[in-house]
Amino acid sequence: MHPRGLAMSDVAARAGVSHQTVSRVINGHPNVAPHTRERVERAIRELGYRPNTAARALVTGSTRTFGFVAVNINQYGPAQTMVGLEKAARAAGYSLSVTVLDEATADAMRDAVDRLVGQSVDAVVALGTYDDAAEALHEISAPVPLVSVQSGGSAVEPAVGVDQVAGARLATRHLLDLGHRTVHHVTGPADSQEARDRVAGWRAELTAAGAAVPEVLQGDWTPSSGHAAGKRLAERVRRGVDVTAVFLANDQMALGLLAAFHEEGLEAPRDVSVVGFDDLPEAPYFTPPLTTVRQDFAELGRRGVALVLARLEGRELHPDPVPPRLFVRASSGPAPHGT
Amino acid sequence: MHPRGLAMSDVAARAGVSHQTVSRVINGHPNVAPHTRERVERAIRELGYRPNTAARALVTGSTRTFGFVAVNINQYGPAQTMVGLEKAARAAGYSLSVTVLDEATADAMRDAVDRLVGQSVDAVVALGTYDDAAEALHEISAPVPLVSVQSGGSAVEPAVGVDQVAGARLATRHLLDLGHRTVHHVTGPADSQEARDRVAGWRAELTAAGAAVPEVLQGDWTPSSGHAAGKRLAERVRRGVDVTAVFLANDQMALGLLAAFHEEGLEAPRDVSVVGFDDLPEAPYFTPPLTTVRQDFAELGRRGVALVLARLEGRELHPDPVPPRLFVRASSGPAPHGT
DNA sequence: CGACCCGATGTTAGCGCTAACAGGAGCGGC
DNA sequence: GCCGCTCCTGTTAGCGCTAACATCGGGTCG
Repeated sequence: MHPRGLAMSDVAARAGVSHQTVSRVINGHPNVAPHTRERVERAIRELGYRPNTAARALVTGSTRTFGFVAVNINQYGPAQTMVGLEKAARAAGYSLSVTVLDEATADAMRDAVDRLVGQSVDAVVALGTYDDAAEALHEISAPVPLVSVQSGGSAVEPAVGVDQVAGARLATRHLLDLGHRTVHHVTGPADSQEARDRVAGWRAELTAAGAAVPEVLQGDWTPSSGHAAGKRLAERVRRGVDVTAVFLANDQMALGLLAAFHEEGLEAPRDVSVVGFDDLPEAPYFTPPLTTVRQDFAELGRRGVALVLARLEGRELHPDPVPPRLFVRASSGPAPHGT
Repeated sequence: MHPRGLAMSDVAARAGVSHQTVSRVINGHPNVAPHTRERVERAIRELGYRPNTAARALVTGSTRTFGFVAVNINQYGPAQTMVGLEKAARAAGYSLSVTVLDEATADAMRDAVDRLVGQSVDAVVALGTYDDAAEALHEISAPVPLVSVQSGGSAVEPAVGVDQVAGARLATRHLLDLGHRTVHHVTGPADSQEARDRVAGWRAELTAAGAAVPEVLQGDWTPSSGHAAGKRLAERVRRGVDVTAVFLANDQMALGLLAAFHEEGLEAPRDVSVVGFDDLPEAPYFTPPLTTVRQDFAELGRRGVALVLARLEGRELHPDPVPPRLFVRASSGPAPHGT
């Protein structure tokens, strides 16, 4: 198709040295005379030479590429995680090969990892939020390091994540501090470790405060499920149940819930306080602006890459979970007086 | 680190043939006796052999990888486009190496393409929404095909995109059909071709209908800029200007605008009808549910990959733009009677 | 029945690079 | 003044694979 690009020998010829000297210059080896190095560098520049990665990978056994696998990469969290990883990887001289899972099953995960390994990536980073997929990760014996990101605490393989439990506690405590007697919770899909961790944090905080632990409402991350949960909660309110505060496992569901409340004539924070999780860029513009918990995805990416690099060097590394932060906005306020 | 994996010769030894025969089986060449083929396949399975991509790339000159460059990949559109491309590429036996631009400048674009080319990708797909970046694409003489996606009509290099003009006309016509005398518009960043195409479509439809073309309000895709535009429009309404319908260049800004209207006591569609662009998963749960234009990103990905493959084979191909669709929800309604 | 052909397989030569070793020039020490 | 050391550079041998050519056996055809 194209004239097979330049080779090292072309540069060598131009600089009047052997191709090995060119290789030494490129790889920054010591013991090259400054004068020679300069000549070689000039030849490289003049020719616009670029080393062939395939040849280099063949001999070194490293492609300097990480694979990244995720489900729902179009959602805010996963997308941000990918961006964070890409930046961190780039900074470390690696690139990211991305694969999207069509469904969060063990088979799909195995396939994806397989494909990446087939591409000879140096390591695989998987977003291990879903049980099936995470389980597959444990079984897979890839010939390369396999680390998981955001898979919750109980991971068998090396992992980093944002501290979901702490985040949920932050949200719950905030509502309790406002004087609410208890806090209701809308969770994510049952097979999501992240969702379960948020439930755990919420429950722990309620228990620690001696508050009642209401029944959890099931959601699935979608605004539509939040809407359904909102309808159910509104019904409880109508029946006189003490519902003054809701914490939802993500912002999208919070949006759905706010819409449902609005339809039912309930307003936040007047009637019910609402807190989400993620801090979508849209959250400050919800009606009302949403109080929520933000995760630091850039930091997550950095720690993920640090973990991979450690594994690559055979070092053990047990990174701390990334701490989340609460952003208080108008959707949460003091408990209504009459309660 | 790991025992250097299996090589073709190991399989060959086990199957009792030459490594070349193994190669033939793997690459599906004809002229291999069925019996031999089967024995080789068994050996491959038993050993769990996987061909070394680097070696293959070295000799064939193809890595079977596309590079993808984008700014704002964390936004809905770009993320969806990436997902669409990845699926289509995967279906064609290619993988995607992703790079995120920190800023939409020509330099950043050049760097990114350079890095990808340095990785020996077979082709580069760039999200060419921003002028600077798109301009860089024209100048870059990459040694591989370079196609752009979503870069508007005027592209010099091969490109596919959703028909932004048609989408904007759809939205505008919808509002005119509802009886609005004219439609106001909040645009995206000035250096975005997509944004300008939407302006063009809006203007064309107004002109065709003989409606007045109001001054465009400047936005930058963010909810915050939509909020600001909402404030400005509310002010106009207060001054008695005829503002009964607004079309915004994306849903995020529409959200901001709805929030601002709400603060000002204006409600959609009672006072003003609002239409967005993108159809975020959240859009049906805005208050009120948002009428908007949806782009088919899966189709965009497919056509993008088809375009790349065509270039790779030296074929010319001028794919049609992908048609968008209007989704009518509660945020748009008939013009108020009193006007 | 010998020339020919074709399908199935093996052999050889590189793809462009790095690692390991070889060699040669310069220099200090005794 | 010769040994041995340190730099610098060149030579050689693969990494694992595919393409091109060589080979060989068996069938076809005149």
